[in-house]
Amino acid sequence: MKSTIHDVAKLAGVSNMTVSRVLNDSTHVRPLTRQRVLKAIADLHYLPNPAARTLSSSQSRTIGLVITDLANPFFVGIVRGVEAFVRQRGYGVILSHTEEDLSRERESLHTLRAAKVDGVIWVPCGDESTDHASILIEENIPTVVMDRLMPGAPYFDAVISDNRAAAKALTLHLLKAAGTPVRGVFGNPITSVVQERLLGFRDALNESNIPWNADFAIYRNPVMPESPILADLQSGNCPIKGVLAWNNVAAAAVFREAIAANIRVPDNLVIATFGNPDPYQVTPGYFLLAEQDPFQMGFSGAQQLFTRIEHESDDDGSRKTFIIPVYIGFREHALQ
Amino acid sequence: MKSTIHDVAKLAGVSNMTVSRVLNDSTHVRPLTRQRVLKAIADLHYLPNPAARTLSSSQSRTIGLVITDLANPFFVGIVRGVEAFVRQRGYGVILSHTEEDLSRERESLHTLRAAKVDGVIWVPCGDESTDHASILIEENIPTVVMDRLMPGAPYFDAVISDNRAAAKALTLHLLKAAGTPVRGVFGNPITSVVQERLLGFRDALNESNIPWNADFAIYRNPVMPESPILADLQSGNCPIKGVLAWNNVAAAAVFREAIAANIRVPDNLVIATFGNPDPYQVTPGYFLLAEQDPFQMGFSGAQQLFTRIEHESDDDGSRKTFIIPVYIGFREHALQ
DNA sequence: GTGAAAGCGCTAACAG
DNA sequence: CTGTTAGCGCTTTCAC
Repeated sequence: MKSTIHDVAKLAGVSNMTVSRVLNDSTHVRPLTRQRVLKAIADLHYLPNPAARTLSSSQSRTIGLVITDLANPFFVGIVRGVEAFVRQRGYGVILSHTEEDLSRERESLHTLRAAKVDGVIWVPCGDESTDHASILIEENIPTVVMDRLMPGAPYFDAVISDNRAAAKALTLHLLKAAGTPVRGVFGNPITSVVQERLLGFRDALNESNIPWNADFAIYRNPVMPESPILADLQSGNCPIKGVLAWNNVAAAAVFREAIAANIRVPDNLVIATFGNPDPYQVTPGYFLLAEQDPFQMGFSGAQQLFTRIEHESDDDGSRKTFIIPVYIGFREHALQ
Repeated sequence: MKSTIHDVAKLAGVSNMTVSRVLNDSTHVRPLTRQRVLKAIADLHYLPNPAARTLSSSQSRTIGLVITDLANPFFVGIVRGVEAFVRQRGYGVILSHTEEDLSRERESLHTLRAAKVDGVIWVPCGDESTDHASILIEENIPTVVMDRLMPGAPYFDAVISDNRAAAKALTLHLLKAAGTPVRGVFGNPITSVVQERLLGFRDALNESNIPWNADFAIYRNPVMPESPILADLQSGNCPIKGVLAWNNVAAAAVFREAIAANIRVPDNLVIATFGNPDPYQVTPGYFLLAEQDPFQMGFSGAQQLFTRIEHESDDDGSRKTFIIPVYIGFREHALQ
């Protein structure tokens, strides 16, 4: 029932080490011996004890995935992408949920380090997450930073979207589709995503010869806005024609407000935002969308992580940043 | 940098065992000694090695969470609820994603057993999952079955919705709101959820003196329907007034089709379904909704699991099934 | 209340 | 190609 490597060895008539070699795919085993061992393994329904393996090898065949917000389907998409890649390599995923909280992030990273994860995929909380980089660096744990960049931390590979360029292109589309005035809703600018999208928004207005005005953008820190966004955006008596919402959640809030105010979307108000098609298209919406594919981002990130893990010895210190392209178009279905 | 229990012991001037006792909250340590040990732990930034702990104690301070579909926000809600409870107990969660695949489920369960998880929360793939129960039972791993029941497996605690009663009540509401005819869309009846909701649907028609007809319900196995549901439901020339969709994904599909066909929802077609308010209300929809709260289900399930884990010794073999109430009402926002 | 000794099940490092 | 010897860092068991 609960057999050990020793039981297998005895049954196969070899030593523990030979069994271990078979388990770890070492080629230094005679085919016939390997057969005998494999048969013993099958007969006993033997499964290696991961704790023992980790203790003696300091490797866990496990990676850590640090995510900020599981309630946001965008990040769940990343989780699915990572999981899909990692499982095909026979690795496990330890999921950590920080809820955008820096102290939880610190704790998560320490826990993962203690668990001897072989690598980490990390969506940092924001700029201050840089302080936590050392937790990973000290142990030389291969790491891929995801979606958000931290300032002054070029120690890690990264997978991000080209937020500035995409926000600019999206805003130009918005201007074309909606006319003026357009406004922007942004989150707390503690993440590179918000910062870059804001820059792109300004780039577009600039290129369109619309002089910048601080009123053009508002910032809403909490995920759920506490006061009406559309009203706060409105200044002067010319009704807003278009809104750039920095992410899916903000866009949803604007959409709800518009519906509540009997403003037809997109006829009388165009909402442009970033997101991805909901795989199940749970509910329809009408958005001008810069499509991100979080599943792909997660998958690519995991892929890059594994090339690091598998070639850890020949690490020359260089790091790559992968910029995932963004497709812009009208979408008649749900965003996510 | 990487200190062990021995380093702590040396620094505190005690033996390994005393440190271990402090770590495990044993009361058999003199307060003063405890102080010294705690200081040494802090000074060294000592973190216990989980692999060593697991190896020597056969306990991992970790639970397994087996989920069928991460792309469905309903199950993500469960994950969030479980995670929230478990982390406050200082435990970790190993997430397994089966994608409704029985062989992946088998594999997941074996992996969790090998990892010495202290408990499992399990959304089974369906009726045939009963075959996998032994994997957990053999090792006496406390387990809570979630959302779906397996036939002939009363070995586990369970957290489910009262699907039959809720489906009946929901259908009665639907009949009142929409009039006749109403139809039902169901999934593959390999899960208790589908079976029970179908029974509830029939109960309601029965009680309303509408003689049952096999055409009243159709079954769509894949998550995304391959052919138009509404067209397949339509029989005769009286247009359908209401649809009971067995879950959120099916409801979304029906909703999309209605919009595409210029059928106004809910004015000309009422869609009744099960779901829960999207925490971020990403996009609005108009449904007659039997509200489930997956976060609460996950949270409650974890709670029950921990009472088992903590009182494993005095297990009298009895098992509890928790039936989570369902609230029925019109919802003007997104379902999930 | 504290310590010494003996593993938990595996792999690293060396022999042969 | 295969085996032997030592641990990995903790907890268990039993002393005192």
